[in-house]
Amino acid sequence: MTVTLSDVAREAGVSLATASRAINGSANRTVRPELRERVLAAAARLRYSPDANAQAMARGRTTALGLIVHDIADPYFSTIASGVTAAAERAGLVVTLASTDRDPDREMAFVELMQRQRARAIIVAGGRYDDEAANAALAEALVEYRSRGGGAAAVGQPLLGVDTVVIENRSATAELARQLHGRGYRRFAALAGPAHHLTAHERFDGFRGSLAELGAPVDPDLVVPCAFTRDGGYEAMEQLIARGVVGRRDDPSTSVDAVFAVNDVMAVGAMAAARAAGLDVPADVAIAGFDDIITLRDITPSLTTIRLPLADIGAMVTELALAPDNESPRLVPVDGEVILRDSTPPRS
Amino acid sequence: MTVTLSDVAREAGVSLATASRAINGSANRTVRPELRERVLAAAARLRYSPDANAQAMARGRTTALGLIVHDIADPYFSTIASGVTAAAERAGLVVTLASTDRDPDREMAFVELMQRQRARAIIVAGGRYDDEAANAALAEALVEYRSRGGGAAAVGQPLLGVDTVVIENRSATAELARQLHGRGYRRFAALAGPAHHLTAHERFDGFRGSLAELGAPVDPDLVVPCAFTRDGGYEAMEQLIARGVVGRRDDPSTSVDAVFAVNDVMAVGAMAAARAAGLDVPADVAIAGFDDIITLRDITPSLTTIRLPLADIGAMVTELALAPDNESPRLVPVDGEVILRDSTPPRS
DNA sequence: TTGTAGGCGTTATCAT
DNA sequence: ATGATAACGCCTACAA
Repeated sequence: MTVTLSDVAREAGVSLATASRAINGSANRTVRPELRERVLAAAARLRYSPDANAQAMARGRTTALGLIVHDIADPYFSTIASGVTAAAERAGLVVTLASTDRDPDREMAFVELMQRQRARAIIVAGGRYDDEAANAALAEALVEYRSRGGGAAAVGQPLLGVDTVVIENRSATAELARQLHGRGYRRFAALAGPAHHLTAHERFDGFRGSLAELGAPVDPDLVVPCAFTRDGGYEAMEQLIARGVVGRRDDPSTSVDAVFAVNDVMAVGAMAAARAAGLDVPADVAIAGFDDIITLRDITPSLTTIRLPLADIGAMVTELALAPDNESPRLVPVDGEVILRDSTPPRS
Repeated sequence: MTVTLSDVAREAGVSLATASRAINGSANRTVRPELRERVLAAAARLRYSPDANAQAMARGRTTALGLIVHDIADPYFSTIASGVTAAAERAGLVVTLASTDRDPDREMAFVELMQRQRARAIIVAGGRYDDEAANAALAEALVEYRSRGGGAAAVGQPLLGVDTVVIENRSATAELARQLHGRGYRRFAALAGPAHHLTAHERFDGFRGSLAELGAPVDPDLVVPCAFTRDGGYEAMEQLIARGVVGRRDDPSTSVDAVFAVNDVMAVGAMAAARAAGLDVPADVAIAGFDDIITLRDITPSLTTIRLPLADIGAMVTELALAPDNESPRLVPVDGEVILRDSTPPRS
């Protein structure tokens, strides 16, 4: 049914070997132009399409690159993914995508799957949870994978024992805190995200540490754990408002002048909650986020946040994953850039 | 170096065939439990990992599903992609992703690539351009692919000759127009998107048609072509404002009371332009979009738009692509749902 | 139930 | 420069 290289060879009146050489122009390209033409013509005539699987088997290497993200619908990950696909295309590789919804079992299963596919490398994108067992298991799976010749790299925290593009959450939020302090804010509340979410934790931690140094420590009572989502931010903010710590600026019982949410969508949720409560942002309360989600750049008031070069990060992690094997995991730090906007105006 | 099934067989003291049957539990699972155990144990001991490429070759079928999107970083496509990956996982398939940036050549190249990989099916997501040649070429490539046993499906316009989840842009915007008319709007302008962008065209066309029927035809002068992006919306709106057709409500020269942008990010850009010009939305001008981008649901004023079940669409198109071959391309229409919000309040 | 052997489509090592 | 011919790792009639 399907036309094989043998068919092409026969049609061109040459041997299988010659046909192979003519078509892929292998290492020692030793095939007379004339024959070469004949083979190519035959291939075209027969609409020959090389079987990548057969090639992979014969060559002993594939052209696949595995990419694991928590949720491809999340703009954070889809932007990284776009960087990865671009870099992969440049490298002549094909990206196999898995959206695991943060399920450790599915992550493991996908690594296993990529191992079977003999993929060239695996990229794990996205912050980890504070789950020793799960991280260790995944790390081990990656060690195994690498021991069999695959490449591996991650973006987020350097917890997997592989080359990692490390997102410098702490220093970024520390700088954000300094700049907000510089704009006159002193009494902060934080929408801190889920308890075991390391990225959330790091972001808040940098923020808190910096403020402590500046002599404006965050009151632990004003740190609200919540989901890493828009609704999480909304509910956490509602709670602060219900407790009366966030309210009208002229209300003496109000004790918070700025709220830091560990990501943009939470910040937006918080804004919505504030508005729903009849508060004005930033007049009554300032709000800052993290990520600088593109589609959110036009919200009103414009949101102070931290920008990460996500597409570049995708390209970088691809380079790492594809780089020749090396000893100690390389760590490539990436800084966020503080973007001050209208949601945190200088406070007078 | 790598351990093969033969190694496992030897280790277990059985034949290659038995090892194969024990491990993949093939069709007629005829292997004594005892032996089966021994093989599995040996496999585990040796850390055997089946070679998917070899299996694919021997079995004559792969487990790959190709997905082509215009831009994976775009929430529209990443949400569809999440639906596809979920459905593919259920079907035991692996998704190979290509983000082609609307480049016909890259689309063709990817189809070709998937052909070589002997992928089970190809999904083409995203509206087409009004480019006969490019569409015809892609359609032909897909015909070729299908003639070789692959499945194919698309989402958007039914122009590729394959099963398609057809986005009913026209009827959705027609309904939007009716509802806006019902809210009292009469003088519309439209940010129509790029000239040859079929999705943009359909959306505007449904809108215009409906208004014509209602006796409130859109003045051609108030239809502004522009890029399908936030900046496109911004600039087009700037232009309307500069021309004086959009302005303060109490300004008698203002002739537009509502602006329809063919997608949400353009609508947001338009809002930004209006604000930059000192106008109030919706007091001075109402604005509506299309897509109901999740991250935009909290903008102020909340945006009237049309919601598409993108993740479901991803799942549906996967079903289509995987369905047993059939004759005439099946077309599955999907309607958008009009969501009226604050950006287009009842006009008094 | 288990084993033997041929085949899947290429590549690559040898001679020639 | 070209052509046989082993691999590559697995599946699956077919035979035993």
